[in-house]
Amino acid sequence: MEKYKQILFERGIKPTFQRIKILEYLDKNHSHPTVDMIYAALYKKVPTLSKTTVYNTLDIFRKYHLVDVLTITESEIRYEYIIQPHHHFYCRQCGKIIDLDVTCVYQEEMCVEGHRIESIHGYFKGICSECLLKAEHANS
Amino acid sequence: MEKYKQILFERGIKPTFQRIKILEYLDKNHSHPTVDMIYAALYKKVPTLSKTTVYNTLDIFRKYHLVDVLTITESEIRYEYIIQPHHHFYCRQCGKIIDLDVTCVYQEEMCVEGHRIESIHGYFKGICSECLLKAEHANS
DNA sequence: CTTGACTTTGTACTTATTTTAAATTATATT
DNA sequence: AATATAATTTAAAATAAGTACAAAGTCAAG
Repeated sequence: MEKYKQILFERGIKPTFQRIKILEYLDKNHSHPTVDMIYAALYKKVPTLSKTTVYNTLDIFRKYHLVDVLTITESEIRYEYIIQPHHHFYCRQCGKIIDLDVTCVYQEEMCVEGHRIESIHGYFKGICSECLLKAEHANS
Repeated sequence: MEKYKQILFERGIKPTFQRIKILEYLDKNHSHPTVDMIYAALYKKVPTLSKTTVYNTLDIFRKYHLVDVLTITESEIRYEYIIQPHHHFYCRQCGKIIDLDVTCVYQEEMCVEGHRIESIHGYFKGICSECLLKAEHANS
């Protein structure tokens, strides 16, 4: 708790109980959760929590570059605690989103074709290694 | 019209009037339109058109790899006629989505970190060259 | 023609997100 | 400590995007 209180305080975000809890959740769960996932998980411990608060808090966190928004899927918006820039892999079999340790050539550049780059999102889709292995076993 | 009828026929999609019109629109407007944009534009010429038809048609086109879905923005789903793989730039100033002529190192590879790649989407965000120029002029 | 499969249409429904306003909590002032 | 002020949280209502489904329309094959 103290750790997250500190992080919020340093960024100039008033460290309320709800905000601390949401930040803690994001730090401890690198599952790229949706608003609902965060809400459902925290509601158990904080039954007064409102979904609006989750929306508001994530908006604030985003404004202060504490979280990033992933639109890798068409139907969901997912959030992640920013640690360092990386790309993502979405497995259409199991639905998991996996952090990739690849960086783009343009990650260090400021520009592409005259446009000023402020952020880059690389979304890879396909079948993850785990699901590939399972399929292999099934065929032998 | 004949051109699009042909394209649909070749892919095994029954070339109905609505489908031809939607495909024609996508080919002639590389603006990465939303469902609403497509609907609004075509409604003028085809007043009986239903929005459900636009959704259905785009789903079919996607299944047959005629169109690709962009989730570069959080609030909108945008569609584009597939010509060749490329990445996209979103300008937060003017809202335009610009095709980039850059290809990823992994574009030719089949794999990243053991996962099988089926598609790659590279989303760059920032300020486009046009808006940068405008801002420069304003400051001089 | 008539049949049957497919397509289109419009309405109703579901669900995610935003808005709004009241209630609560925290902070500052006297 | 009491009161005023501001910020935050909450719940409910409004909005909007997308989906499901049944009815009507289209069209080619027999």
